[in-house]
Amino acid sequence: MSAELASTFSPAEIEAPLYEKWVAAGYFTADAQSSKPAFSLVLPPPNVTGVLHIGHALDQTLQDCLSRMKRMQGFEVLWLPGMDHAGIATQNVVEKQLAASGKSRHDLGREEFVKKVWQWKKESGGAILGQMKRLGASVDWSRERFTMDEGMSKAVVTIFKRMYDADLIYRAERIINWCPRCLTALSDIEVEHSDDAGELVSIRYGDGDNSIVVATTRAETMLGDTAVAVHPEDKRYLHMIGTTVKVPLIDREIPIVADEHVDPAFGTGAVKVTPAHDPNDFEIGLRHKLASIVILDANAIVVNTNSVFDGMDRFDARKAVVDALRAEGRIVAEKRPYMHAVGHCSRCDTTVEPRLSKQWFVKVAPMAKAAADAVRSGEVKIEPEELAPRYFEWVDNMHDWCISRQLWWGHRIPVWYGPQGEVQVVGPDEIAPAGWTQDPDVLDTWFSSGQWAFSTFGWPENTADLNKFYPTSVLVTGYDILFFWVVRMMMMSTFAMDGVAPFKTIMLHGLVRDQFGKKMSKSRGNVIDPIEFMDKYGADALRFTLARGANPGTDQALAEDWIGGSRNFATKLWNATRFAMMNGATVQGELPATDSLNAIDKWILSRLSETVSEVTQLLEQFEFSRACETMYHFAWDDLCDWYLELSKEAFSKGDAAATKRVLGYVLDQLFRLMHPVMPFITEAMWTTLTGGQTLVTAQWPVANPAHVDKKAESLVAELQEIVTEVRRFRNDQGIKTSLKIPGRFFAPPHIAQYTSAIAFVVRMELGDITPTAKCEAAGVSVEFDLSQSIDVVAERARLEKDLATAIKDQQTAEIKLANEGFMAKAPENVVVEIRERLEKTTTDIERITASLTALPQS
RNA sequence: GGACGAUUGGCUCAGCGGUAGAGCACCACAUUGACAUUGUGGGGGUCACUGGUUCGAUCCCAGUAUCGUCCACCA
Repeated sequence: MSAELASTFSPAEIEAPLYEKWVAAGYFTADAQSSKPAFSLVLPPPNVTGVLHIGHALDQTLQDCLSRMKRMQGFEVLWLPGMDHAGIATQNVVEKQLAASGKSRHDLGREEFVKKVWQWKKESGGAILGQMKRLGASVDWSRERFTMDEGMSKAVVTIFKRMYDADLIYRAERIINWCPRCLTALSDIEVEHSDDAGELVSIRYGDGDNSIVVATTRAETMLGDTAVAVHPEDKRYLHMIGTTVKVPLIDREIPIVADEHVDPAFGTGAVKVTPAHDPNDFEIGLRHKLASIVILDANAIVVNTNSVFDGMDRFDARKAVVDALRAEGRIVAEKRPYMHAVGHCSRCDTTVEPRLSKQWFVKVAPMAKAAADAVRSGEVKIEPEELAPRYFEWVDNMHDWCISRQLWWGHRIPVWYGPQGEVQVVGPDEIAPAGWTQDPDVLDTWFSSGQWAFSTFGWPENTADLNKFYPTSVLVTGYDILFFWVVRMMMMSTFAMDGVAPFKTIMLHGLVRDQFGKKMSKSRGNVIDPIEFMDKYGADALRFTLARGANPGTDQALAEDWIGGSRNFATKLWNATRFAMMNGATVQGELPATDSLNAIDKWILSRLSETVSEVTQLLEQFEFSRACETMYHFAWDDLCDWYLELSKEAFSKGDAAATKRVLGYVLDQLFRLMHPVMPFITEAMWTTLTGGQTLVTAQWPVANPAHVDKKAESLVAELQEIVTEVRRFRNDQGIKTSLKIPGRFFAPPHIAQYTSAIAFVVRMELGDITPTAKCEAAGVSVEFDLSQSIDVVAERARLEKDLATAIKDQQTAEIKLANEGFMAKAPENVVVEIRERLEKTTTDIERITASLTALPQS
């Protein structure tokens, strides 16, 4: 044995050099040597705020686990680096910097602002590159094509033109969600609804018989009212339909119209109509050809009303309008607080203002249908499938998608306008006519992000990568991003790639929460910084903790203690491996034929085989949590607690050639199996144990069904029972762990040959003795010669407790067997099992009773 | 208002039509032969509630309650 492991386990010393080695060798990028079918994974966009968000750490963890396993299985794996997309978060960071010095992007101008954002991005490097920098790796992202200024722009322009030509993109004047702080349009999904305490004010329009009461939460918009609507069959108002009524304060005559939209049961059954400032009212306005009067500007300041309210902020105006109405005695009722859903900007939380404006839209119906069909037909599978209804609910009811943003950081809309108002989309290889001007707006970030699944492969060129890796096998991401990103990718991809969906499987994991299951938030102070914990406990510990907590589709709690536990596990593995190697564990030579092995060796091979097939299957099904549990218990319980313990006697005698080889084999296979979830430590241990070049490209273990040996398993179960019983006896008797006590076994032959191994584990000195105490388990009686008399009281108490348990178990079994219905209908194997249980409990009761009577009187 | 999910030991969560599981926490003992980032032993749950199906329900069905998440243009 040439190399050996350090006596203490130090994650930092192992991880940093390995990280650099792997990156240099390209194990984080492409490995296209194999002719096997492609299995590729795509990465989500890095979180460009510069802080590695824990959600993304989970994405990366699970994707890396899968891709490592697949590569070891011989699949071709392409790891695509994070996309440098036009995220609004990036822009926000720079805007915040400006705000700190009292400026806005408008003070800077478009060109300077974009320059500043670029500068920031280059400095921060984004999350993934930042992480690599920290680890000292120099990275050459040869496959990074998806940048703002290069391939991505070409793809964006190309698809815009194709969609425009296919009548899927249009420009229209509509009510859109407008953020008065960001000064841009927002898509529906960028609006977050929350219940706010507002007010519901009932206002009387008109006078005397010719009056009608309307209720509103937005009194200020009455300045732009152009109608009052009632339900066409509402008897209370039938006589008023077609007449006019006067809007208070501004004295405008407006018609009373009948519209199905109005709910007669709500409020007074009459609703004021402000087509320019409410989406419903806009629709009503269209139906009844009403005028749209804009009374709020981009900053949500009241304008053009020729009233005292001009120049007021919308909220101030609301108050002032209500006060003025109250002064005129027109307020019929006021309800405050009135809880109702209000839209907020997802960037800055400002209350969104519905605004009439000219924007670019995607006609989503055909694309959304294709995206839905791909899942309905089974071409794409959503894991876990409980989340599929959410997907359908969304794609089946999607409104047209507003894609223009009045921002500067992003892909500029490739549309140019001529002097006479002509409109032309300028494709990637075209040039706009002289004198024309480009649309000042940029595209929604998800418009470009939606192209991730094909643009990254060089689309629109027909590249080799595109042919090979489209569609990809699995998309791993959090369910929170299903609508933002996944749906857009499904739509854009099916359109661009002739109806072929971008992935075979969409695997959605949950979000990481704090140890009490609460959402992490800065204000709550429960945010976990993965980098900090990687430094403290090692990347393996963090990764294993995340993988272990990842149940499909459900959130996971994460606490520092959990990570510490994983670190302890890594330490345990390290020490066990060190111990194994000190005792000569080896991978040299043929694995001995199972016939020649003792039952303990047979048993660990059997358990290994079962573990390998179980873990492989679980990982294939994205059951990370259960896969990790299985590995954990095999490694810690089976291997460390039992196999190594039961083999110690053989090692101490120096006669354990077969066991050394078996142990070497088991560790070799276990390291391969665990490599995806604990890559660094397994790599270090595996290369030291085997002398192999690197575990990254080693073969994935294959279960050996011939190793499964149920006889050996039940024998070892008996040995475990005996060991546990003796330990318990020692414990109850207060015998020091370090004290070797003389004793002997009375065991059937199949167990007798292992009594020396047991004796070593439980610290017994085997010999011919005069027994003063005994205990029994698994049909074996163990006698001891204790110099001092035993603690009869403790022993009696324990035996009585065991007796009670056995009697209770016996009764349950008897009741079942006496039940005619059970005997008639229960399956055979269940009946046999209960019979066996009855037998066992019966002998247990006899044995324990005998022991009890044999005890001296206390 | 819709959709989905959850309710299992102190905490976070698995599981399953056939005697309730894990990790952490807790109690006791022990520095022993790789490991105190340890070992050994132990305590602790009428599986939210009410009905139903079944020989048998924590598991399947129905209802109730509480909680969570997402979606939603009711003024």
